[in-house]
Amino acid sequence: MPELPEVETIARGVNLRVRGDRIVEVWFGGKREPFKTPAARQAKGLEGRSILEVHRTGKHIVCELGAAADRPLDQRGGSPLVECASEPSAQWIVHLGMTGRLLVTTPDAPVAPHTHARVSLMSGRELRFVDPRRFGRLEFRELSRNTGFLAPGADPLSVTAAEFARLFHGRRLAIKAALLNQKILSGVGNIYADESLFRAGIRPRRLAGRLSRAELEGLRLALGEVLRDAIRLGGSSVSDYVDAEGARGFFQLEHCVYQRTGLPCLRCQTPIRRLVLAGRGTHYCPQCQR
DNA sequence: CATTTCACCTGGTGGC
DNA sequence: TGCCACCAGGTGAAAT
Repeated sequence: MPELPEVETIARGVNLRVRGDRIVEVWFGGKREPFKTPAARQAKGLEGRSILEVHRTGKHIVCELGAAADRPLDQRGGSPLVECASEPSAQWIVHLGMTGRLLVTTPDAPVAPHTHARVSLMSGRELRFVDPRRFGRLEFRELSRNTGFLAPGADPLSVTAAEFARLFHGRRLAIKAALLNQKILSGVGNIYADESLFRAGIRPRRLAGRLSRAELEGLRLALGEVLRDAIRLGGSSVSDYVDAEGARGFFQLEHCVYQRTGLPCLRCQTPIRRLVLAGRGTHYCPQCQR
């Protein structure tokens, strides 16, 4: 479901509402566990910890966690503000899969179907993970035993022209498939792959390694623009995406090709075509994209 | 090794 | 109304 702009919107919203708060209790439900870390170990690790900051890397939401309240941290007499400046000692990593939501609610808000995690906070708020298709994943990691989590690929918002060109050099797969590969770039999914290729005027089936330097640079700039525009509009709500408060995004109104099969291209009126590439529905304008 | 296909899940939609 | 096929924002394991 959510790609970079949606995950960024959710992470910002959650950060605004829970930063500096403390986890009191954690509940995990559901038959099979959509968890990378077993639920019991995850709950034990989370309970009592402060939330220092929530941010995004790739399509992952990372909650930076401080020490648990009953540990010797208090001996330093640290106020919450001091604590926020301290180093994180653990992380809670949320991947939303296709249909995952991370919501900040009040404890008495109706519990949606497919709610797999409820995290109650000292402020009285609650953080909820809801995911009908259960493709999402929750992971807890101690930073004493692991390094901080970093998405495997380059960040599409800050990648340089030289690095972008190097990432696709010599690759014999379709450029659309390459854009979707999270080990190359982290954060691009089906919507923004199609939309950026349209804006760059490149056909999705072109081989990545055959694109000219100029085409690659055009694609890098188009991708950055699309992602930034989408973040500005709170992401794309195609069916059920909502932010941390349950509000929909508006970038779906700006889509030029995604899910517009048969409709006239907004630039040249040619009907938009659909094909399946890398197992994903792929939309493009046969006239504008070469 | 690089690339492609498919299984993993539930729910919504549109055709008959 | 019911049934069925198909579609969906993602990802890693298995196959090629």
